[in-house]
Amino acid sequence: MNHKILIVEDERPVREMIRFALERTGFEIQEAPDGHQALAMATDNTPDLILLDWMLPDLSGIELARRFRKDGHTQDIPIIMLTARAEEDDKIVGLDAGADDYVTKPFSPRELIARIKAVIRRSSATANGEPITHKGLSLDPESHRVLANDDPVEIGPTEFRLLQFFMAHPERVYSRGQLLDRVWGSNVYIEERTVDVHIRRLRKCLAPYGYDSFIQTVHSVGYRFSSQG
Amino acid sequence: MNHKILIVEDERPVREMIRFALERTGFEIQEAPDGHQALAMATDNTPDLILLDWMLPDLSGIELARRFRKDGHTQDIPIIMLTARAEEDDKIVGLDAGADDYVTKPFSPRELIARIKAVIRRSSATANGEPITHKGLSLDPESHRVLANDDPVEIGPTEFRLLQFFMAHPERVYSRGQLLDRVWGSNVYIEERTVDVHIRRLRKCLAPYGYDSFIQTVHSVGYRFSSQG
DNA sequence: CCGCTCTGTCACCAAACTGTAATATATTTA
DNA sequence: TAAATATATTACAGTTTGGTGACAGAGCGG
Repeated sequence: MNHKILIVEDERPVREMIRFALERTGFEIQEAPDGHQALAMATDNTPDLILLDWMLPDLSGIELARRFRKDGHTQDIPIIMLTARAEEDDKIVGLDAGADDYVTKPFSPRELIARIKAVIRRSSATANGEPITHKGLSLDPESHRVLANDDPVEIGPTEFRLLQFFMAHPERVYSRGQLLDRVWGSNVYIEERTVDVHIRRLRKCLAPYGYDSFIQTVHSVGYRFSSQG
Repeated sequence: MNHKILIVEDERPVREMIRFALERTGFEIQEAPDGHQALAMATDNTPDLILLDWMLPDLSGIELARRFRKDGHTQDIPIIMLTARAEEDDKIVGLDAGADDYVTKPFSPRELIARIKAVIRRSSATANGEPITHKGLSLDPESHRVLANDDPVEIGPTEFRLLQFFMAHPERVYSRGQLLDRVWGSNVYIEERTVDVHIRRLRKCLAPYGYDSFIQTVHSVGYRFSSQG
């Protein structure tokens, strides 16, 4: 175990509280009081996860998240946003900026730790090339294959990557722009509507097995993979 | 049993931790803190498996893996890469260099041991000259022969080696570059498309028995041996 | 030296994949 | 309900990728 977590939070008491809770759980902690120090620390000594406050003195948490996502070094580090506001809109913006989860203050240490563990589990699983399975639908990066109840699914390269991304980040909405960044790569110029077409193609591959219902549209926001109806 | 494992890792505590875990499981351990000692040890007292850290003081893990693959003595020793980075890209480069598996730090001893056993199981079959069989198709390294439901299959030398590699590593995609490294040997400069031609020849040999369907194309990725449809 | 097999390349064709635009449907909003 | 927005679906043309047969050189054994 022993994962490194970077806490980016300007209020010292909150920071210390979190540090205390996390160190007790066996995490290794780095702290940064503002965005610039956070950027420096993250590139210097790569953490396994970043806890990011929404409101910072210099950069906003969103802006900072965007920067982490742009840099190759920090691109794949999972980010959890901390925020006082509980509004849906903010949540959407936050997720759009590339956060993996979102915790609203005040939160219990127990909840925070649970979410951290969940996010780390997800991200380290994908990195290891482990097959990801959700309710009978499974994707194996190693053999580059998708199985629906053990039947091989015919699927093209882009659809494969799309599904892989979705299955690694289930139950989360992604905007089209977000998907283009994460699945296609961040410096491509592609029409956002193109995502729709690939979603369509992905659904078509999964439809014979009924798994197309896992790829869900969230109107005016984007798409989500969910194994819950 | 009692396999010899060479640990190549510069940080002493990590090395000792691994040694402790593996010796408890009944493996015999050799340690090397850097690339050059590793090369010397491996040629001196051939191990059955190499655990290779990604970051080493002198050579990079990738470079070292390449060298092992080049040397006739160490060419067929399975390699497991250890790495702190969780990025997909790194994984691809690592496998390209000829690693058989890939474990990201931090890992549990249990996981490491499981992977070691899996890799050894796969490779010791071929090393022992045991025939490998998949659903009626069997390859015997000893007699240098391929049997399809007990009928001898006409097959050329390169196609034999290709099939041998595939059958020893089933259900896993390999890029053309990886196949060139692992089947042809890593210091040849050969056109990647040449692999296609040999795949074609291999399929042609197997076609009369219907086994050509085991050699599968994964579009824009490479090829895979699979006994599943 | 000749005929044989094996190899790596190439050129050409077929198939698969991709992004876009046009059209049809659905959803929201005024 | 109609207009305005957003998404679904289809068709298509360009591009990339894979399949295949032919061929020339290398190596070998007779």
